Amino acid sequence: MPELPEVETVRVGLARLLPGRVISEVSHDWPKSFPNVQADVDTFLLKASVTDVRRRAKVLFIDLSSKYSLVIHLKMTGQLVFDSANEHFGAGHPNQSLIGQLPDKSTRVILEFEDGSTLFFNDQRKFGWVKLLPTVEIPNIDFMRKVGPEPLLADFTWQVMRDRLQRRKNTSIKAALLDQTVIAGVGNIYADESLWGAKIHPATLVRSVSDAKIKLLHRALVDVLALAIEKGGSSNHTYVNAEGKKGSYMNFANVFRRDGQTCPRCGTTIIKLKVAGRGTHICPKDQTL
DNA sequence: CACTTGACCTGTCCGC
DNA sequence: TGCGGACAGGTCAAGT
Repeated sequence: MPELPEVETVRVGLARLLPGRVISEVSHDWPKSFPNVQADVDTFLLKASVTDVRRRAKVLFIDLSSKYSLVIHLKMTGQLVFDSANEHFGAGHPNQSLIGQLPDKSTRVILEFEDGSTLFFNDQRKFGWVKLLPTVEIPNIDFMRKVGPEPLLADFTWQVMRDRLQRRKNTSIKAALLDQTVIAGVGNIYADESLWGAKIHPATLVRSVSDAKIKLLHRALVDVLALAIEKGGSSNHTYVNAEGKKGSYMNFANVFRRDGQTCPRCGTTIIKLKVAGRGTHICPKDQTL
């Protein structure tokens, strides 16, 4: 599911909700969802309090007073939902959130806090994971050493984007955008949306994309990521924020999952194809090879 | 080395 | 309705 805007939305929510809370109990049902824990739970989780919640690309870090951090990847269907206490609204409550309905059959990890609140890690497809690492080790892990620049930071200029993309000059522009070592946080939705914005066919080889087009793509990508954060992310299926609520960016999407509908720019029917092994949505008039 | 293709899982949707 | 296959926001290990 979650790409940069969704993970950032979860981070903002958790950063407001978690700091200061003390972990009192940890449980997990699916070993791969919490692979490297074992005896470390007692030592580095229990009695530890949350000090900070950070994000890099699509990965979240929950820092603890024990000098360890929970490192979390939501992959396709992961959710982190916080339940403040014993406020069990039930399914029909008008807040339309998951709070009060958890845990359910896709709950993989539960963190309970001393004040009675709970953080649920839900993951229908079991691709996501939670790992426990010493906070100081995080900068040294493979992912952090290899991941590309954050596209919403001021130093991510169009020239930086051009130079990063050149690392994959013989592949399609879409595959390059999806490569986390090229640019951090872009996934299938925002790759399609930004390529539509710049009028670039997703299968275009990186080496044949002009500087002028890269400049347009840079603008489109930054704009679409910022808009998606403003809308609380995209909820196609399972994505919800830390309060269990859906994001509304899909109402503003131009092409993603809109095959059969018309291009907002020119009225041509949007089509779906496969590029870089992924479902890909384009306007066939605006985006040509 | 650069690049592409399965595999990891569960659930849903679509055609027969 | 039932059943098979394709597909779903992401990444790896393995293949070419």
